[in-house]
Amino acid sequence: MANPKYKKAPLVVIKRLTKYYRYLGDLSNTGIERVSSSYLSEKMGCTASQIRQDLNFFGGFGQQGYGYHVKQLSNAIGDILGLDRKYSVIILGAGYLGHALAKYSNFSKRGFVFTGIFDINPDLIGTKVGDLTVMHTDDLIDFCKSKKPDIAVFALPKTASPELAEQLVNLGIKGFWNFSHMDIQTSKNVPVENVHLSESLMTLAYRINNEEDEQ
Amino acid sequence: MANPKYKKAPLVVIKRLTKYYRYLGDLSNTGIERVSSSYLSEKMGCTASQIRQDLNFFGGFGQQGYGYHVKQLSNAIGDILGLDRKYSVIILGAGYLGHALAKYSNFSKRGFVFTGIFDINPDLIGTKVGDLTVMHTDDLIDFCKSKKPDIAVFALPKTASPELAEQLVNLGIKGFWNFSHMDIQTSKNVPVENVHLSESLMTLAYRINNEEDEQ
DNA sequence: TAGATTGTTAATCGATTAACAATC
DNA sequence: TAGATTGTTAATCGATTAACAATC
Repeated sequence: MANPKYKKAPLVVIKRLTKYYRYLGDLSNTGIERVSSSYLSEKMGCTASQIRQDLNFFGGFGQQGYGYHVKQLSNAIGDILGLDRKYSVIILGAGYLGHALAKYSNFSKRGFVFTGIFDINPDLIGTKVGDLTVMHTDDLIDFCKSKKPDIAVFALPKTASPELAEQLVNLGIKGFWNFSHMDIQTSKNVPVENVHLSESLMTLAYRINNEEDEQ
Repeated sequence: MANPKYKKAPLVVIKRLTKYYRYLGDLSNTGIERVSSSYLSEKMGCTASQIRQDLNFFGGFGQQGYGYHVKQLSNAIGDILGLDRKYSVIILGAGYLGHALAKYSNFSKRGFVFTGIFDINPDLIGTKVGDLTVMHTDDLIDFCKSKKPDIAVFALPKTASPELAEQLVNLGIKGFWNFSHMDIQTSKNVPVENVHLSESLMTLAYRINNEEDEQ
Protein backbone atom coordinates (compact mmCIF):
# COMPACT_ATOMS: atom_id res chain seq x y z
CA MET A 1 0.00 0.00 0.00
CA ALA A 2 2.90 2.35 0.73
CA ASN A 3 4.19 4.32 -2.23
CA PRO A 4 7.18 2.14 -3.09
CA LYS A 5 8.99 5.08 -4.62
CA TYR A 6 9.70 6.55 -1.18
CA LYS A 7 11.29 5.03 1.89
CA LYS A 8 9.54 5.28 5.22
CA ALA A 9 10.33 8.41 7.19
CA PRO A 10 10.29 9.28 10.90
CA LEU A 11 7.02 10.85 12.05
CA VAL A 12 8.66 14.21 12.85
CA VAL A 13 9.61 14.52 9.20
CA ILE A 14 6.09 13.63 8.07
CA LYS A 15 4.55 16.22 10.37
CA ARG A 16 6.81 18.85 8.84
CA LEU A 17 5.97 17.60 5.35
CA THR A 18 2.32 18.40 6.00
CA LYS A 19 3.37 21.93 6.94
CA TYR A 20 5.47 22.35 3.82
CA TYR A 21 2.48 21.13 1.86
CA ARG A 22 0.31 23.85 3.34
CA TYR A 23 2.82 26.61 2.64
CA LEU A 24 3.44 25.39 -0.88
CA GLY A 25 -0.30 25.43 -1.48
CA ASP A 26 -0.42 29.07 -0.33
CA LEU A 27 2.51 29.98 -2.58
CA SER A 28 0.88 28.21 -5.50
CA ASN A 29 -2.35 30.11 -4.89
CA THR A 30 -0.53 33.42 -5.06
CA GLY A 31 0.98 32.37 -8.38
CA ILE A 32 4.54 31.84 -7.23
CA GLU A 33 6.32 29.20 -9.32
CA ARG A 34 9.69 28.66 -7.68
CA VAL A 35 10.89 28.79 -4.11
CA SER A 36 14.22 28.35 -2.34
CA SER A 37 14.74 26.56 0.93
CA SER A 38 15.94 29.79 2.53
CA TYR A 39 12.83 31.74 1.49
CA LEU A 40 10.58 28.99 2.80
CA SER A 41 12.56 28.69 6.01
CA GLU A 42 12.11 32.38 6.74
CA LYS A 43 8.37 32.19 6.10
CA MET A 44 7.96 29.11 8.25
CA GLY A 45 10.39 29.91 11.01
CA CYS A 46 12.66 26.92 10.63
CA THR A 47 16.15 26.42 9.14
CA ALA A 48 16.78 26.07 5.43
CA SER A 49 19.03 23.17 6.26
CA GLN A 50 16.17 21.27 7.82
CA ILE A 51 13.94 21.76 4.81
CA ARG A 52 16.63 20.50 2.43
CA GLN A 53 17.42 17.60 4.75
CA ASP A 54 13.74 16.63 4.98
CA LEU A 55 13.13 16.81 1.26
CA ASN A 56 16.33 15.06 0.37
CA PHE A 57 15.31 12.14 2.52
CA PHE A 58 12.88 11.24 -0.28
CA GLY A 59 15.06 12.19 -3.22
CA GLY A 60 16.20 15.26 -5.09
CA PHE A 61 13.21 17.46 -5.73
CA GLY A 62 15.20 20.64 -6.29
CA GLN A 63 17.75 22.00 -8.69
CA GLN A 64 20.99 23.71 -7.77
CA GLY A 65 21.00 27.42 -8.41
CA TYR A 66 17.24 27.44 -8.95
CA GLY A 67 15.49 26.05 -5.91
CA TYR A 68 12.27 24.05 -6.00
CA HIS A 69 9.38 24.18 -8.44
CA VAL A 70 6.41 24.92 -6.18
CA LYS A 71 3.73 22.82 -7.87
CA GLN A 72 6.07 19.96 -8.64
CA LEU A 73 7.27 19.80 -5.05
CA SER A 74 3.74 20.11 -3.73
CA ASN A 75 2.62 17.17 -5.86
CA ALA A 76 5.59 15.08 -4.78
CA ILE A 77 4.82 15.72 -1.10
CA GLY A 78 1.17 14.89 -1.78
CA ASP A 79 2.26 11.55 -3.22
CA ILE A 80 4.48 10.82 -0.23
CA LEU A 81 1.68 11.62 2.21
CA GLY A 82 -0.76 9.46 0.29
CA LEU A 83 -3.01 12.26 -0.99
CA ASP A 84 -2.99 10.74 -4.47
CA ARG A 85 -5.94 8.58 -3.53
CA LYS A 86 -9.37 8.97 -1.92
CA TYR A 87 -10.31 8.05 1.64
CA SER A 88 -13.84 7.23 2.72
CA VAL A 89 -14.36 8.66 6.20
CA ILE A 90 -17.14 8.03 8.73
CA ILE A 91 -17.83 10.20 11.76
CA LEU A 92 -18.98 8.75 15.08
CA GLY A 93 -20.81 11.47 16.93
CA ALA A 94 -23.11 14.03 15.27
CA GLY A 95 -22.67 16.78 17.84
CA TYR A 96 -21.14 20.15 17.09
CA LEU A 97 -17.69 18.67 16.61
CA GLY A 98 -18.96 16.04 14.18
CA HIS A 99 -20.78 18.78 12.29
CA ALA A 100 -17.73 21.01 12.20
CA LEU A 101 -15.57 18.26 10.75
CA ALA A 102 -18.17 17.06 8.23
CA LYS A 103 -18.70 20.56 6.90
CA TYR A 104 -15.08 21.59 6.68
CA SER A 105 -14.48 21.64 2.95
CA ASN A 106 -10.69 21.60 3.11
CA PHE A 107 -10.67 17.89 3.88
CA SER A 108 -12.57 16.82 0.80
CA LYS A 109 -10.21 18.93 -1.29
CA ARG A 110 -7.42 16.62 -0.13
CA GLY A 111 -9.29 13.42 -0.91
CA PHE A 112 -11.02 12.77 2.41
CA VAL A 113 -14.67 12.11 1.61
CA PHE A 114 -17.21 11.88 4.41
CA THR A 115 -19.57 9.02 3.65
CA GLY A 116 -21.46 8.50 6.90
CA ILE A 117 -22.20 10.07 10.27
CA PHE A 118 -23.59 8.19 13.28
CA ASP A 119 -25.03 8.96 16.68
CA ILE A 120 -27.09 7.31 19.42
CA ASN A 121 -29.18 10.38 20.23
CA PRO A 122 -32.66 9.74 18.74
CA ASP A 123 -33.21 13.48 18.26
CA LEU A 124 -30.31 13.57 15.82
CA ILE A 125 -31.04 10.43 13.78
CA GLY A 126 -32.42 11.40 10.39
CA THR A 127 -31.26 15.02 10.56
CA LYS A 128 -29.07 16.37 7.78
CA VAL A 129 -25.40 17.26 8.06
CA GLY A 130 -24.56 18.74 4.69
CA ASP A 131 -25.25 15.93 2.21
CA LEU A 132 -25.26 13.29 4.91
CA THR A 133 -28.12 11.98 7.02
CA VAL A 134 -27.32 11.03 10.60
CA MET A 135 -27.68 7.29 11.10
CA HIS A 136 -28.10 5.31 14.28
CA THR A 137 -24.97 3.65 15.61
CA ASP A 138 -26.83 0.34 15.40
CA ASP A 139 -26.54 0.62 11.63
CA LEU A 140 -22.79 1.18 11.77
CA ILE A 141 -21.76 -2.44 11.27
CA ASP A 142 -24.00 -2.99 8.27
CA PHE A 143 -22.79 0.27 6.78
CA CYS A 144 -19.14 -0.74 7.16
CA LYS A 145 -19.79 -4.16 5.68
CA SER A 146 -21.29 -2.71 2.51
CA LYS A 147 -19.45 0.61 2.14
CA LYS A 148 -15.99 -0.33 3.50
CA PRO A 149 -14.91 3.08 4.82
CA ASP A 150 -11.19 3.66 5.42
CA ILE A 151 -11.14 6.04 8.36
CA ALA A 152 -13.30 6.38 11.47
CA VAL A 153 -13.46 9.65 13.37
CA PHE A 154 -14.26 9.52 17.08
CA ALA A 155 -16.07 12.80 17.61
CA LEU A 156 -17.89 11.63 20.70
CA PRO A 157 -17.83 13.89 23.75
CA LYS A 158 -17.37 11.05 26.24
CA THR A 159 -15.58 7.77 25.97
CA ALA A 160 -17.00 5.23 23.57
CA SER A 161 -16.77 1.54 24.30
CA PRO A 162 -13.22 0.23 23.78
CA GLU A 163 -14.57 -2.81 21.94
CA LEU A 164 -15.98 -0.58 19.20
CA ALA A 165 -12.55 0.21 17.80
CA GLU A 166 -11.65 -3.47 17.66
CA GLN A 167 -14.90 -4.23 15.89
CA LEU A 168 -14.32 -1.46 13.36
CA VAL A 169 -10.85 -2.76 12.59
CA ASN A 170 -12.29 -6.18 11.89
CA LEU A 171 -14.74 -4.48 9.52
CA GLY A 172 -11.87 -2.96 7.58
CA ILE A 173 -11.22 0.46 9.17
CA LYS A 174 -7.59 1.32 8.48
CA GLY A 175 -7.10 4.33 10.73
CA PHE A 176 -8.68 6.36 13.52
CA TRP A 177 -8.87 10.07 14.02
CA ASN A 178 -9.53 10.39 17.70
CA PHE A 179 -10.98 13.48 19.37
CA SER A 180 -12.24 11.58 22.37
CA HIS A 181 -10.73 11.29 25.80
CA MET A 182 -10.36 7.55 25.32
CA ASP A 183 -7.23 5.74 24.21
CA ILE A 184 -7.86 3.59 21.18
CA GLN A 185 -6.09 0.26 21.17
CA THR A 186 -6.64 -2.57 18.79
CA SER A 187 -5.10 -5.99 18.37
CA LYS A 188 -4.00 -5.16 14.83
CA ASN A 189 -1.61 -2.28 14.65
CA VAL A 190 -3.95 0.27 13.12
CA PRO A 191 -2.74 3.88 13.31
CA VAL A 192 -4.53 6.32 15.61
CA GLU A 193 -4.07 10.07 15.23
CA ASN A 194 -5.07 11.70 18.47
CA VAL A 195 -6.33 15.27 18.74
CA HIS A 196 -6.43 15.82 22.46
CA LEU A 197 -7.81 19.34 22.70
CA SER A 198 -7.48 19.65 26.47
CA GLU A 199 -3.81 18.81 26.28
CA SER A 200 -3.30 21.47 23.65
CA LEU A 201 -5.11 24.06 25.78
CA MET A 202 -3.12 23.14 28.89
CA THR A 203 0.10 23.52 26.93
CA LEU A 204 -1.05 27.01 26.00
CA ALA A 205 -1.67 27.78 29.69
CA TYR A 206 1.88 26.76 30.52
CA ARG A 207 3.30 28.85 27.74
CA ILE A 208 1.28 31.91 28.78
CA ASN A 209 2.80 31.69 32.23
CA ASN A 210 6.34 30.82 31.19
CA GLU A 211 7.14 32.36 27.83
CA GLU A 212 6.28 36.00 28.21
CA ASP A 213 8.99 38.56 27.47
CA GLU A 214 10.96 35.94 25.70
CA GLN A 215 12.45 36.68 22.33
CA MET B 1 3.68 35.15 36.29
CA ALA B 2 5.48 31.82 36.03
CA ASN B 3 5.30 29.61 39.07
CA PRO B 4 8.68 30.46 40.62
CA LYS B 5 8.83 27.09 42.32
CA TYR B 6 9.55 25.34 39.04
CA LYS B 7 12.19 25.97 36.39
CA LYS B 8 11.17 26.31 32.78
CA ALA B 9 11.01 23.04 30.86
CA PRO B 10 11.32 22.11 27.18
CA LEU B 11 8.00 21.92 25.36
CA VAL B 12 8.28 18.16 24.76
CA VAL B 13 8.30 17.65 28.51
CA ILE B 14 5.29 19.93 28.98
CA LYS B 15 3.31 18.06 26.32
CA ARG B 16 3.97 14.82 28.16
CA LEU B 17 3.06 16.44 31.46
CA THR B 18 -0.41 17.15 30.09
CA LYS B 19 -0.70 13.46 29.23
CA TYR B 20 0.41 12.36 32.69
CA TYR B 21 -2.16 14.76 34.07
CA ARG B 22 -4.91 13.07 32.09
CA TYR B 23 -3.90 9.59 33.14
CA LEU B 24 -3.53 10.59 36.78
CA GLY B 25 -7.03 12.08 36.63
CA ASP B 26 -8.35 8.76 35.35
CA LEU B 27 -6.54 6.84 38.08
CA SER B 28 -7.85 9.23 40.69
CA ASN B 29 -11.40 8.77 39.40
CA THR B 30 -11.12 5.02 39.77
CA GLY B 31 -10.00 5.50 43.36
CA ILE B 32 -6.36 4.52 42.96
CA GLU B 33 -4.14 6.31 45.47
CA ARG B 34 -0.58 5.39 44.51
CA VAL B 35 1.15 4.63 41.25
CA SER B 36 4.65 3.62 40.16
CA SER B 37 6.47 4.92 37.14
CA SER B 38 6.55 1.40 35.68
CA TYR B 39 2.78 0.92 36.01
CA LEU B 40 2.12 4.29 34.41
CA SER B 41 4.63 3.62 31.64
CA GLU B 42 2.88 0.39 30.72
CA LYS B 43 -0.52 2.10 30.64
CA MET B 44 0.78 4.97 28.54
CA GLY B 45 3.19 3.16 26.26
CA CYS B 46 6.35 4.99 27.21
CA THR B 47 9.37 4.13 29.35
CA ALA B 48 9.35 4.36 33.13
CA SER B 49 12.69 6.08 32.86
CA GLN B 50 11.19 8.90 30.86
CA ILE B 51 8.42 9.46 33.37
CA ARG B 52 10.88 9.64 36.25
CA GLN B 53 13.20 11.88 34.26
CA ASP B 54 10.33 14.23 33.37
CA LEU B 55 8.99 14.48 36.89
CA ASN B 56 12.40 14.82 38.44
CA PHE B 57 13.07 17.83 36.29
CA PHE B 58 10.71 19.76 38.58
CA GLY B 59 11.72 18.12 41.85
CA GLY B 60 11.14 14.94 43.80
CA PHE B 61 7.44 14.14 43.74
CA GLY B 62 7.84 10.47 44.55
CA GLN B 63 9.10 8.30 47.32
CA GLN B 64 11.51 5.41 46.98
CA GLY B 65 9.91 2.04 47.47
CA TYR B 66 6.42 3.54 47.28
CA GLY B 67 5.99 5.39 44.01
CA TYR B 68 3.90 8.51 43.54
CA HIS B 69 0.80 9.64 45.38
CA VAL B 70 -1.72 10.07 42.55
CA LYS B 71 -3.60 13.13 43.79
CA GLN B 72 -0.51 14.85 45.11
CA LEU B 73 1.33 14.37 41.83
CA SER B 74 -1.70 15.44 39.83
CA ASN B 75 -1.94 18.66 41.82
CA ALA B 76 1.76 19.35 41.43
CA ILE B 77 1.53 18.91 37.65
CA GLY B 78 -1.53 21.14 37.63
CA ASP B 79 0.49 23.84 39.39
CA ILE B 80 3.36 23.51 36.93
CA LEU B 81 0.99 23.79 33.96
CA GLY B 82 -0.71 26.83 35.46
CA LEU B 83 -4.07 25.21 36.17
CA ASP B 84 -4.13 26.73 39.63
CA ARG B 85 -5.74 29.86 38.22
CA LYS B 86 -8.63 30.80 35.99
CA TYR B 87 -8.43 31.87 32.34
CA SER B 88 -11.04 33.99 30.64
CA VAL B 89 -11.42 32.74 27.07
CA ILE B 90 -13.16 34.33 24.09
CA ILE B 91 -14.06 32.50 20.88
CA LEU B 92 -13.85 34.13 17.48
CA GLY B 93 -16.24 32.32 15.19
CA ALA B 94 -19.63 30.96 16.27
CA GLY B 95 -19.85 28.16 13.72
CA TYR B 96 -19.97 24.49 14.61
CA LEU B 97 -16.39 24.49 15.82
CA GLY B 98 -16.94 27.51 18.06
CA HIS B 99 -20.03 25.80 19.43
CA ALA B 100 -18.19 22.55 20.02
CA LEU B 101 -15.44 24.26 21.98
CA ALA B 102 -17.78 26.50 24.00
CA LYS B 103 -19.90 23.57 25.07
CA TYR B 104 -17.12 21.18 25.93
CA SER B 105 -17.34 21.05 29.71
CA ASN B 106 -13.89 19.58 30.29
CA PHE B 107 -12.23 22.92 29.67
CA SER B 108 -14.12 24.82 32.36
CA LYS B 109 -13.25 22.02 34.78
CA ARG B 110 -9.61 22.97 34.28
CA GLY B 111 -10.14 26.67 34.81
CA PHE B 112 -10.79 27.82 31.25
CA VAL B 113 -13.97 29.91 31.37
CA PHE B 114 -15.60 31.02 28.14
CA THR B 115 -16.72 34.62 28.55
CA GLY B 116 -17.56 35.71 25.01
CA ILE B 117 -18.21 34.43 21.51
CA PHE B 118 -18.12 36.56 18.37
CA ASP B 119 -19.06 36.30 14.71
CA ILE B 120 -19.73 38.53 11.71
CA ASN B 121 -22.68 36.51 10.38
CA PRO B 122 -25.83 38.57 11.21
CA ASP B 123 -27.92 35.38 11.42
CA LEU B 124 -25.81 34.23 14.37
CA ILE B 125 -25.60 37.48 16.36
CA GLY B 126 -27.89 37.30 19.38
CA THR B 127 -28.27 33.51 19.31
CA LYS B 128 -27.38 31.51 22.39
CA VAL B 129 -24.39 29.22 22.78
CA GLY B 130 -24.86 27.67 26.19
CA ASP B 131 -24.84 30.62 28.60
CA LEU B 132 -23.27 32.93 26.05
CA THR B 133 -24.91 35.18 23.48
CA VAL B 134 -23.13 35.57 20.16
CA MET B 135 -21.84 39.12 19.76
CA HIS B 136 -20.80 40.98 16.63
CA THR B 137 -17.08 41.19 16.01
CA ASP B 138 -17.48 44.98 15.99
CA ASP B 139 -18.06 44.75 19.74
CA LEU B 140 -14.88 42.74 20.28
CA ILE B 141 -12.62 45.66 21.14
CA ASP B 142 -14.99 47.19 23.67
CA PHE B 143 -15.48 43.77 25.22
CA CYS B 144 -11.75 43.23 25.60
CA LYS B 145 -11.25 46.68 27.07
CA SER B 146 -13.78 46.07 29.82
CA LYS B 147 -13.54 42.32 30.41
CA LYS B 148 -9.81 41.74 29.77
CA PRO B 149 -9.94 38.14 28.55
CA ASP B 150 -6.72 36.10 28.65
CA ILE B 151 -7.06 33.76 25.67
CA ALA B 152 -8.53 34.20 22.19
CA VAL B 153 -9.61 31.18 20.16
CA PHE B 154 -9.56 31.47 16.37
CA ALA B 155 -12.38 29.17 15.38
CA LEU B 156 -12.93 30.84 12.03
CA PRO B 157 -13.18 28.62 8.96
CA LYS B 158 -11.16 30.93 6.73
CA THR B 159 -8.30 33.24 7.49
CA ALA B 160 -9.02 36.24 9.67
CA SER B 161 -7.18 39.49 9.14
CA PRO B 162 -3.61 39.30 10.40
CA GLU B 163 -3.96 42.70 12.07
CA LEU B 164 -6.65 41.32 14.36
CA ALA B 165 -4.15 39.29 16.37
CA GLU B 166 -1.90 42.30 16.86
CA GLN B 167 -4.86 44.37 17.98
CA LEU B 168 -5.93 41.70 20.46
CA VAL B 169 -2.46 41.52 21.95
CA ASN B 170 -2.53 45.26 22.50
CA LEU B 171 -5.84 44.79 24.27
CA GLY B 172 -4.28 42.32 26.68
CA ILE B 173 -4.75 38.89 25.10
CA LYS B 174 -1.98 36.65 26.44
CA GLY B 175 -2.30 33.62 24.22
CA PHE B 176 -3.98 32.28 21.09
CA TRP B 177 -5.54 28.94 20.41
CA ASN B 178 -5.55 28.76 16.66
CA PHE B 179 -7.76 26.45 14.61
CA SER B 180 -7.55 28.58 11.48
CA HIS B 181 -5.39 28.08 8.46
CA MET B 182 -3.66 31.39 9.13
CA ASP B 183 -0.36 31.83 10.90
CA ILE B 184 -0.65 34.18 13.83
CA GLN B 185 2.27 36.49 14.32
CA THR B 186 2.45 39.41 16.67
CA SER B 187 5.11 41.95 17.55
CA LYS B 188 5.07 40.89 21.19
CA ASN B 189 6.01 37.33 21.74
CA VAL B 190 2.60 35.97 22.64
CA PRO B 191 2.29 32.17 22.54
CA VAL B 192 0.16 30.56 19.83
CA GLU B 193 -1.01 26.96 20.14
CA ASN B 194 -1.94 25.74 16.69
CA VAL B 195 -4.43 22.97 16.04
CA HIS B 196 -4.01 22.34 12.35
CA LEU B 197 -6.60 19.66 11.72
CA SER B 198 -5.70 19.10 8.06
CA GLU B 199 -2.11 18.40 9.01
CA SER B 200 -3.24 15.87 11.56
CA LEU B 201 -5.48 14.13 9.03
CA MET B 202 -2.72 14.06 6.39
CA THR B 203 -0.38 12.49 8.93
CA LEU B 204 -2.98 9.80 9.46
CA ALA B 205 -3.13 9.19 5.71
CA TYR B 206 0.62 8.67 5.62
CA ARG B 207 0.51 6.29 8.54
CA ILE B 208 -2.32 4.27 7.01
CA ASN B 209 -0.20 3.71 3.93
CA ASN B 210 3.10 3.13 5.66
CA GLU B 211 2.56 1.55 9.05
CA GLU B 212 0.43 -1.45 8.36
CA ASP B 213 1.69 -4.83 9.55
CA GLU B 214 4.18 -3.14 11.78
CA GLN B 215 4.55 -4.26 15.34
C1' DT C 1 31.16 32.45 -16.84
C1' DA C 2 29.60 33.90 -12.16
C1' DG C 3 26.04 33.52 -8.90
C1' DA C 4 22.80 30.95 -6.64
C1' DT C 5 21.19 27.20 -4.30
C1' DT C 6 20.83 22.37 -3.80
C1' DG C 7 22.55 17.76 -2.07
C1' DT C 8 25.15 15.70 1.37
C1' DT C 9 28.52 14.93 4.89
C1' DA C 10 30.22 15.97 9.35
C1' DA C 11 29.58 18.31 13.85
C1' DT C 12 26.58 19.59 17.32
C1' DC C 13 22.97 19.45 20.11
C1' DG C 14 19.22 17.60 22.76
C1' DA C 15 16.31 13.94 24.10
C1' DT C 16 15.75 9.15 25.48
C1' DT C 17 17.12 5.05 27.68
C1' DA C 18 19.83 2.15 30.71
C1' DA C 19 21.73 1.32 34.98
C1' DC C 20 22.29 1.49 39.68
C1' DA C 21 23.07 3.73 44.10
C1' DA C 22 20.12 5.94 47.47
C1' DT C 23 16.42 5.36 50.50
C1' DC C 24 11.72 4.72 51.90
C1' DT D 1 15.43 -6.09 57.58
C1' DA D 2 14.32 -7.07 52.62
C1' DG D 3 11.92 -5.47 48.71
C1' DA D 4 10.47 -1.94 45.94
C1' DT D 5 10.98 2.02 43.50
C1' DT D 6 12.67 6.54 43.09
C1' DG D 7 16.38 9.99 41.93
C1' DT D 8 20.20 10.69 39.16
C1' DT D 9 24.24 9.91 36.39
C1' DA D 10 26.23 8.10 32.30
C1' DA D 11 25.56 6.01 27.69
C1' DT D 12 23.04 5.89 23.65
C1' DC D 13 20.42 7.35 20.21
C1' DG D 14 18.31 10.43 16.98
C1' DA D 15 17.43 14.88 15.24
C1' DT D 16 19.11 19.46 13.98
C1' DT D 17 22.40 22.57 12.26
C1' DA D 18 26.57 24.03 9.91
C1' DA D 19 29.45 23.83 6.15
C1' DC D 20 30.78 23.27 1.65
C1' DA D 21 31.48 20.77 -2.63
C1' DA D 22 28.61 19.79 -6.60
C1' DT D 23 26.10 21.71 -10.22
C1' DC D 24 22.42 24.12 -12.49
